[in-house]
Order: sequence, then C-alpha cells, then structure tokens
Amino acid sequence: MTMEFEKLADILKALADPTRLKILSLLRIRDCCVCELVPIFNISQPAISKHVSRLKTAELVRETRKGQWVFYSINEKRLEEIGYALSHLPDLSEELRKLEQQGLTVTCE
Amino acid sequence: MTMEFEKLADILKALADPTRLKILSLLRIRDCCVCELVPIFNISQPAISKHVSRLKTAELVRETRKGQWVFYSINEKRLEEIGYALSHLPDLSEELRKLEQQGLTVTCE
DNA sequence: GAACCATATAACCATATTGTTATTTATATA
DNA sequence: TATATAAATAACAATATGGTTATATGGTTC
Repeated sequence: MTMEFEKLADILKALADPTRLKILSLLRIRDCCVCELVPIFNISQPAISKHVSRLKTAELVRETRKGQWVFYSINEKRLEEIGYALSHLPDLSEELRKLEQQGLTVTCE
Repeated sequence: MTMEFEKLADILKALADPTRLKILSLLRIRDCCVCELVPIFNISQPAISKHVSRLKTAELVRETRKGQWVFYSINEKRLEEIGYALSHLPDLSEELRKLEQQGLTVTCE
C-alpha cells in the first residue's frame, strides 16, 4: 500500500528534527516520561512536552499515564511504515504519460 | 554506521514536503528537467527550481546539464541510507546511564 | 550580435516551526 | 484541604519554509 504524499510529508516533518530523533533513540532503549527527558536536553519542559506531542500526533510514540507521570513509548511499526513508504512511493507513470500526450516532454541527443 | 541527528534531520527536512516527494516519485520513473516538472505542479518555475535545489543539497538528486536543459536524477542510495539510518539511530544508553547515576530516573509501580 | 528558451537567483510576503516564560490541569501526599 | 510535582497549554518572539514576481545567467539558434 502506498502512502499519500501529504500524509507521508506530515510524518516526515514530525521526524525531521534533531531533538525528536534523539527522543526516539532514547525511547528505543526504554519508555521515558517527560521529566526524564528534560535534563538530557538543553531546552525547557514545555519544549519537550511539545516535541513528544508532535511525535504522538504522527503516531510515532504512544503515551501511558502512570500516576503523576506520563510515559512515552516508541511505535516501531510506524517507523517501519515510513521506511516502506519511502521505497514504495505512489506510481506516477500516468502523470508522465499525460505530459507526453501534451507534447511537453523534452528529448535531447 | 549511524548518522548524526542534525544531519539526518536535515535530510528528512528535505524529504518532508509533498511537492518534493512527488518530484522524487517522478524521478524514480525517469530523469526529468525543470520545464517538464513545472506543468505537473500548480506552482511557478522558480518554486520548482528551489525544490530540486533543496533535494540536491540533501544529495537526494543529482543534476546533469544537457544543452539548455538541466536534468535531475534520483540518488536511490541516499534514500536507502535514510531508511537504514532510521532503523539504526545512535545508541544513547550512556545518556540514560548518566541519568540513573544522577538519580533522575523515575521508577513507579 | 540579437533573440529566445531554460534555469537560477533576488527580494519579498504569509505561514509554520521552535523556542521562551507564565499559567493551568492532573495526580499524589502531608 | 493545602501543597508539591508532572505535564500540558497559552501567549509570544525569532527564524525557517514555501510561495510569489522580477531579473540575471547559461546556452542555442537565427
């Protein structure tokens, strides 16, 4: 199954930040709560909170409340989906065929 | 080999746009020049030019001038690298160990 | 050389992103 | 109930992104 460009771009945007990539790396080792992540980074608690929220919206992580803490876990399946989607982008042969029919293709040599 | 978070994030940012993903899909079928890409999208020639330039900076495409045209081709290797990097993010066990030593880990239940 | 076509760059604008501090909400505990 | 801690949200600022139109650059052809 191919993934729509807009949807794939949205998930890639969620991934495309060094802080969020580092958070995912940490979650790959074990689930963490926000207060554990904060001292690892040089940014504020609300900044971390917004980053994990962004990851959650993209379904790259899941949250579980445990008492006063909210633990985040990685969604490995979602990450695999991205790798798959990148190697199976939608087939646009039709677009190029239309271009040819309109005489807009460039042939040289 | 793992990829630095900043570098990986930069390449993912180059990928994280529906127009650029669609351009990559088209290039997967065959090399295209800018003037072929323009009529496929609803945006101006300079906009397309900037998108391919962004992809080139991230080494996701390569350019070859042929007469007055500049043909762009996909760099499949780079795309494979991204998939690999996502499944082999840097190991941050050390960071979590430091956290433990500082008594900042949260244990509940 | 002049005119033409393809592409890149410049200057600009609207919106998105990523951080901040202050405050609110949720839960645990004295 | 009052207080403390964890996390989320609000309001804001600086910068990045993605588009525009106008112009410059590179190459071809008359």
